[in-house]
Amino acid sequence: MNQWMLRITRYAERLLRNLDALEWPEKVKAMQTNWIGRSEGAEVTFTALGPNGSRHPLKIFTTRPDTLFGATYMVMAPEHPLVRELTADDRSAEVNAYVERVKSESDVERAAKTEKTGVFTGAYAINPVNAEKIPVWISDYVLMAYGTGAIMAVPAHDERDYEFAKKFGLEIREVITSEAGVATEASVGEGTMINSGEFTGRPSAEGRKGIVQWLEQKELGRGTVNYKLRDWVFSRQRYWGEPIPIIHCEKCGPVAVDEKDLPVRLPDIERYQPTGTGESPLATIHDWVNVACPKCNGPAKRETDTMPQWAGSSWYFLRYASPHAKDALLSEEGRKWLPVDMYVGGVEHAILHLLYARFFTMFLYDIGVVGFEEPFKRLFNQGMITYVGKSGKAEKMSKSKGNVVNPDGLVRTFGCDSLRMYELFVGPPELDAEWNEHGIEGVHRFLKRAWHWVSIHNGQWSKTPSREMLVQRHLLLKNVTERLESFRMNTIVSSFMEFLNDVSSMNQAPDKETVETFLVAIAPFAPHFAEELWQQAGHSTSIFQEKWPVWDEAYTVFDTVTVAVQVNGKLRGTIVVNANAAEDLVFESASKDPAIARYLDGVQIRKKVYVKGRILNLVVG
RNA sequence: GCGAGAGUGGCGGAAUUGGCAGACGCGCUGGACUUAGGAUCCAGUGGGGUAACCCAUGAGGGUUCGAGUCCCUCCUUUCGCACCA
Repeated sequence: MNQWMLRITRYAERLLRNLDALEWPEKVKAMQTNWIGRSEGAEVTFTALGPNGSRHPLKIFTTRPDTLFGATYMVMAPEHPLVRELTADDRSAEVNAYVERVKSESDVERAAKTEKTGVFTGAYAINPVNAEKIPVWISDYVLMAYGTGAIMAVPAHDERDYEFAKKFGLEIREVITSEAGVATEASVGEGTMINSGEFTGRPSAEGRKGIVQWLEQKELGRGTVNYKLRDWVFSRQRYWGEPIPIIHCEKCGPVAVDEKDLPVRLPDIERYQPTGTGESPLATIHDWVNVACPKCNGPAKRETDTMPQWAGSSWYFLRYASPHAKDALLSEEGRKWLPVDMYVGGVEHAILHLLYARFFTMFLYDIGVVGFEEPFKRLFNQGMITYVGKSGKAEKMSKSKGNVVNPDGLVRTFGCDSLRMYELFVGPPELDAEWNEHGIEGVHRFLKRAWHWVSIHNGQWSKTPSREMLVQRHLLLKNVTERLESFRMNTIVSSFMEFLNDVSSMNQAPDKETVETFLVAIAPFAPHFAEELWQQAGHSTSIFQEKWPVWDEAYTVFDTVTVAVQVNGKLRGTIVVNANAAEDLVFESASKDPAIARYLDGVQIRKKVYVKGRILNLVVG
């Protein structure tokens, strides 16, 4: 089956390199790095000898060219195209049987195998560095999809080769020195090269480069970089997906649909189930499939494969910024909003969606459609709410697990503002949390008390608020704003509670601005609550039209501070001093405090450490 | 095996990033108001001790005047990758 693929591997290096500058969770960066799987090494050409004396170049990839002299056999993937040609007649029955067996196994079965298997092909290959003849085996521990699908096996310095060699009695030749040697297991670290011809005596890291140079001079190999990332199969044999805009012409072959005819739309059809023949359901819609070739106008057929679901999700966010642009993907106005400043989503998208979206954006950058390579500057992964279901342990909520909690009851009892704030209050948003509704009453009580506080002062505002009232207002706003920026939602809820505790214990009427600042600040967290009280305060426009208020630092720094006083690192008391007081004054004040003074009696003060406004530590002895 | 997190009261979690551990809330205890309390309000609440004090952030070391925070060695746990040569 012919399928369309996107050459994402072309972007492997950039997709990897750009990760550094992104403000993303390390975990996600690590997952993408791992998925791209860059490894530096060399491609080396061995010469395989066929049964009738034929010679075939057999390329391998290795990250350890410095161990080339330790290669004692080679292994090809069972699917390797040379297997047939290299297999000796007397080995073919066994080889074919092995190939068939591997073919019948699923990837999962193949990966789950614990013990190495393989068969000898009967063929030999010549090691280019020492002209030695070594046996060629096939085994499923070599994957056709990675590197060249064949390896040189260096059992002394590779764990997998070691296991294989032990099992099949193949030679293990040590070529890098190590403390432990290779008697019981492979030694995979660096060392000094031995048994390595002219390279003997060189440190392995350096010899690695030397051997690559040597191979390049002799045209037997070259330094190269390999990636685990593979090209992206972009075809689906389904109805629901964007049709791939290609027309197959008998004469011209595959021809791209003219830009003026884009996008190709799905035809309206009655049956969109899979055909069962492996062909797309679109293939049976003759009116749609049969078209004229854009090049020669001759009879031609549309491509009937469609794009995967990933396609749209790879660029939708660009379109969100300019949904009405007719002639361009992105309007001038839309450009102002992009790239996305903060992208919030589950960690399940760490690799596929986020890698594909980066790839699309990078491509669009290259063809000049967007002005940035990276779509999402910041990424935030929220945690999951888990709950104990049938399995008896906390799991992600899902219908199939039968552990879904319906919020309707809570909304009815406490209101959706309480529920919303409680969900934020449960814990840091990036962590998983086990659902438990015992705490919602606390949030509900807070909202009721806040409602009461605002209501009883409605219209009775103080015209001359006390400084402490203003301090509370500015402190609240500072806390909420800063914690919002750093996504510490649970502590924002605490800030509101602390504010209310403080202002209500003052027994003073607040000023109008303090109340309104409180309402505007809480509006994103308890929208109905805030809007209702806002209207009651006499506003005819929505609270959501308001600007986010600003705070004045003058009210969030204090003239006097409480300084903790330690003696030998142990807290012995606190004193209140002027925030700018010099160390001498603070010490003087501390030594007058009876709770502290008793520890200073009759001892010598060796050292004083004063951290301004925070702590005074006296070292005595 | 490799990689990234997490471990703090009875519970969820704070801690200005090296400076008063336990903010805020739940729960619990006592009290007030009440015919009543699964409402509301007030007070208390890490452990030990009559007390002065002592002990305490998974365990053990270290650095420092000072460590939940930094370093080393472990333990437990969650997630991701896993024959990638």
